[in-house]
Amino acid sequence: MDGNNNNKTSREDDMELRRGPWTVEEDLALINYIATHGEGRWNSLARSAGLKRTGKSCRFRWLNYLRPDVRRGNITLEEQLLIIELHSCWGNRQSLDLWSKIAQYLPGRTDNEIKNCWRTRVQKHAKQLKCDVNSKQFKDTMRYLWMPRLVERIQAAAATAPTTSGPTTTTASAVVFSDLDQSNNFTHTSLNSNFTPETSAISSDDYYSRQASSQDVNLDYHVNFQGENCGYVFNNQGVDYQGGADNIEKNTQQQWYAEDTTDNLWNVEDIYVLQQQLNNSL
DNA sequence: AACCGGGTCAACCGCAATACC
DNA sequence: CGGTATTGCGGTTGACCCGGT
Repeated sequence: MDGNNNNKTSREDDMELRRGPWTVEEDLALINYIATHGEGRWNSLARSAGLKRTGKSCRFRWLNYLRPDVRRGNITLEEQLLIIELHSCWGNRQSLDLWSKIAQYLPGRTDNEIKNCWRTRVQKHAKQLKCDVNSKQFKDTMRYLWMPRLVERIQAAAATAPTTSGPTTTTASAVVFSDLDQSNNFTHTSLNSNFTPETSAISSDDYYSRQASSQDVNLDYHVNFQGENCGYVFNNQGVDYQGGADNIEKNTQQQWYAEDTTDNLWNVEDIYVLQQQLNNSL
């Protein structure tokens, strides 16, 4: 994978740089160096830590994987809903920092993770529906069909979830309360998180236990978008959806949330009906 | 058991903005 | 003020995994 690197900068010429997946040793070296010296100045940090990596690579590895407050594990339905909502608000404008901006509202999630989620899951549905992900039709489909369904799934999951859900190793509590002005800008936002970052040097044992934890996270969101026809209040007890779209047929599907996946929001019949609707509207 | 195709996600790349000298 | 280094972003790639055949 590494080796013939013809694009090396002059700064990188004196050292054979590693590429590809990080090893445990590299991770530990980076973690321990940052614990001692702090982050920033990534190129010099990489050299000082003895890592044969670019500064960019070190920065990416730290911010997206090793940072103590990075959450691992599947994107939850609540998070998916929030991503879709925020993307529907911001995705149509020339926002240079769309993903990082959305990431600010999902504590512990990185822009890269959210971007991946969007591309793999949301764009997949656009493909299924044979419409452009930026089209009004698809956006309407998301808003009036997908999001209410997500809300129902969250409700269903909350209703069937056991009262005690196993050990919780990480606790996140976020409150997002936002109003949209006429330019779709958030006019009021508050966000907090009670992650407790670790900054001390760690051993390899700590390293592995850290990788194994951080799955079971409780989120508590309050999202209220005024001026548009949607609003949510959801937490780990359940969800209230206050959608304004009267044409949503919320009660016609009994099966779509029965599967314990986050993706299969509609079946073959759904897709056929949606395609018909989209074609008729063109 | 082997192969294949699709999905996922960590990692890299190019570029623009910003900081620094 | 201009050149260089650094940072941070979105887009893209490719390795890996998993289910189906």
